[in-house]
Amino acid sequence: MKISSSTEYAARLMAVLARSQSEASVSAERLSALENIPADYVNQILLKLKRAGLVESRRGQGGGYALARPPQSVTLGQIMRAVEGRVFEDVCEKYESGERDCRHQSRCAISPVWRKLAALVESYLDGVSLEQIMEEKPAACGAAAAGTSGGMQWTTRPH
Amino acid sequence: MKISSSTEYAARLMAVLARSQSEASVSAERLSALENIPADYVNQILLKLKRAGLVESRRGQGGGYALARPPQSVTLGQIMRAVEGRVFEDVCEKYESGERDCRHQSRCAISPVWRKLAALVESYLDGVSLEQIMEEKPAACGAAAAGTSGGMQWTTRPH
DNA sequence: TCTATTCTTGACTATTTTAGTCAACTATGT
DNA sequence: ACATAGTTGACTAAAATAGTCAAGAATAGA
Repeated sequence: MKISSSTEYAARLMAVLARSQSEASVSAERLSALENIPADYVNQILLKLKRAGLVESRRGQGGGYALARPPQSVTLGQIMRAVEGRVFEDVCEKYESGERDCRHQSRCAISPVWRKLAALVESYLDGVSLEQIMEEKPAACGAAAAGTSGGMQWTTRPH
Repeated sequence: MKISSSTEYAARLMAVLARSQSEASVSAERLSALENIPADYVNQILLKLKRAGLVESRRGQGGGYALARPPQSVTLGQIMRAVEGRVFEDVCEKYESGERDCRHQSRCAISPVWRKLAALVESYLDGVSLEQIMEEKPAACGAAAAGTSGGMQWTTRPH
């Protein structure tokens, strides 16, 4: 279980755009340089964010991307859905679609657990807004920062 | 984000063993038939569970696998760690290991969020025991069961 | 002891997903 | 018109996952 690089990248790109609201727009190339993400990949991700209505774009000279909505109304859950389609894929989905035979003795006794987990993850990510990320003191990337940081005080908002 | 089939399978195999405590042991072949999982794959998974000390095995005729510990002291978190190595892989791990350049403007402002999420997931899975799964009314596999089920009443135990 | 049973080991292959690339095109400002 | 910059979809490469295989070692029962 992990966060995909698309989601990680999307979150970082959105964070940059949130911090760049004073500027009219930021070009994909500039975002690529700032976040050290392959330019073509940046374009691909931004396009998905645009189609999901999370960012706006302007072509031509001086064009680029900008947040479509205020940072407090954009959540990580929305960002993740924009680039991956869903936050958490239920295991049983593949069985439902007839791909496999779902008959087994423990008849999905565990599936409620996965569903609860999925709900937990979704509600957490839907509770973290871009604004909260902006306010966060950027922690140094590394295990050392995990314990000492003053962050992580966000709570989950049920939906 | 999803649950891998190894973890799903491992959980189901453990559930069967938990329900079969009256029997001395259950063979891999029988487990394979009961849960409709490829026999060789079952062996592979059980071996990991054994190495993690979650199950015991006996060879020869009448041999097979059995729970090494009582169901209430085995959690989904332990099962997942046994087959996958870890529950949640932090995104920044790969950066830490020098694989990539970690310098970017938003200097892991989001990483505390991923860490919090990982902690949430781990503490949830470490709070669900095999015994709880046994008690769960097996829900029919499918979206229909998601809303109506009487399950999902488990709470997270902090660790 | 011989044999069938069943776990053990590690390497191998196939499939799927993820990550990243590319080329051709369209819109816009100067 | 021309340079800048987003748009589109197809393509490839790499990695992770899922599943297979074959040869071996322990054990129970005949």
